[in-house]
Amino acid sequence: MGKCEQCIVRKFNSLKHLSKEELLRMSACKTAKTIKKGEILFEEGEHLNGVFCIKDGVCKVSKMSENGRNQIISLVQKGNLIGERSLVSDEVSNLKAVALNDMEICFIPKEEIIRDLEKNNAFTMSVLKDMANSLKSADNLIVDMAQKTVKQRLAETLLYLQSEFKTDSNGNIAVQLSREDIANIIGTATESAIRLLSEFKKNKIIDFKGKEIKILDEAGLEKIVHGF
Amino acid sequence: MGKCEQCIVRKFNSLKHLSKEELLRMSACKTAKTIKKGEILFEEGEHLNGVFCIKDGVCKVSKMSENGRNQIISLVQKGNLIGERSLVSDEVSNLKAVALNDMEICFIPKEEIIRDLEKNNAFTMSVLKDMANSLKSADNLIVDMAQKTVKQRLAETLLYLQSEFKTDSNGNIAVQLSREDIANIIGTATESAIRLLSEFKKNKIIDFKGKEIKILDEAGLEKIVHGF
DNA sequence: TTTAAAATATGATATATGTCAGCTTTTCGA
DNA sequence: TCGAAAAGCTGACATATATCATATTTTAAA
Repeated sequence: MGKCEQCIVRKFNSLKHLSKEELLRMSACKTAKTIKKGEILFEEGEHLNGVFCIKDGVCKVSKMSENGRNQIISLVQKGNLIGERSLVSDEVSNLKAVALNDMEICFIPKEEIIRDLEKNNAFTMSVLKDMANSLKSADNLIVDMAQKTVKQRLAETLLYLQSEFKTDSNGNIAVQLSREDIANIIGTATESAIRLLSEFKKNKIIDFKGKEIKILDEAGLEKIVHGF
Repeated sequence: MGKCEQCIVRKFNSLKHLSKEELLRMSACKTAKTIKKGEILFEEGEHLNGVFCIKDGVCKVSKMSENGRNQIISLVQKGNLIGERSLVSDEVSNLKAVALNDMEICFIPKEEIIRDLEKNNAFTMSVLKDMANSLKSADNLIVDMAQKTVKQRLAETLLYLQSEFKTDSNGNIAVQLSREDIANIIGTATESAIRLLSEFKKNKIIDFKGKEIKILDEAGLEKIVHGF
């Protein structure tokens, strides 16, 4: 089993603040897992007994609305921790996480994290900062959802996806989402997302073949985001 | 000037975890202020040099969207702290706060809070828990904004306002909001909010005279929230 | 490879909501 | 107390988006 103290992924999240000693203890109690595309990391209402440290892959984090539609709240990729919120507030998860592609993750039991949070203030402060950033993003998303049109949100989402996941060797956005996933990110009907994607393609703002999407006119997308 | 260690308000927020000694130091450096209805606590883009502890009154916390409309993210009332997020992540505020009625607040300088966060782990953990709760609420709001109709959101907001602010001696919701504020909470045009309020009134679900709103049929509102 | 199921695409239509315009009522400062 | 400004209200209309129906393409399983 890999050792946390040698794991490069840790450098990218709050775990970087743990001491050598804490990392050794974590190594001893963590569980490494492979999660296949489409598999569930955790469900809404499930009690999380720890946090996940994502070594590779991407998952979508979503919540079911009462009308039966799924809203994707965020995409979380390698280097990040997931599950701290439920753990900190000691509640069942309000969100569901599903792998978008094959993932490598480490599961760190709750007791270990709580122990570190209580002993290591730098670690706690780092988690606090992460959460403050998440909260800021969430506030922005609330405003977008409430005030922007579906077209603006789609344009914004495409730009976000490219900046977050970069492009592959062909210039396509390096994450594969179904049309339904895209619709669930921007909070619209799948048909509406498809229609707007087609419109963007027709207007030479993007190009796509199946799930491979390429941004042709970044400035054009920016314009749409800002309402022109 | 009042003393923090004798202040009842402190019992309701994270400051309750501070030691006697920390409270004495805080007393010495805090500033008590009166903020009149309509006055601004802080602006979007402003650098906050501390946090506000609300002794009395309510403020609306909002963010301007690019299309020029204001979205109210939350209402914060007595007993709560405000401004921790910007302080923790050491950024300018992404939100604006305006007094909805006359307020009594204490301003606690940044250095003092940071010092306590770094020294007092129980305090940090408490702020972390608060932020985790805010994040959960924000997630729920994202889903509501993306997936619920304006009518559902209005019904939900009315129920929320009553549960958060209770009722006065006449049974009216004990917070006064303009129609525009209500519209800015649910993320719709003022006219739409007015129209739906009238509809609810016509259907005997609520009653109102000006800004005094009374819920007549709570179950009816619940039904609307859930999509019936 | 074949076939069924899922995903994608597009048109027609309904509807919720925004926008604009005009009017009335309330609020508030001089 | 008066008068202007703001807030509240309502109608007419425009439009973005959802919904439903159906066709086509892709994917995955047998």
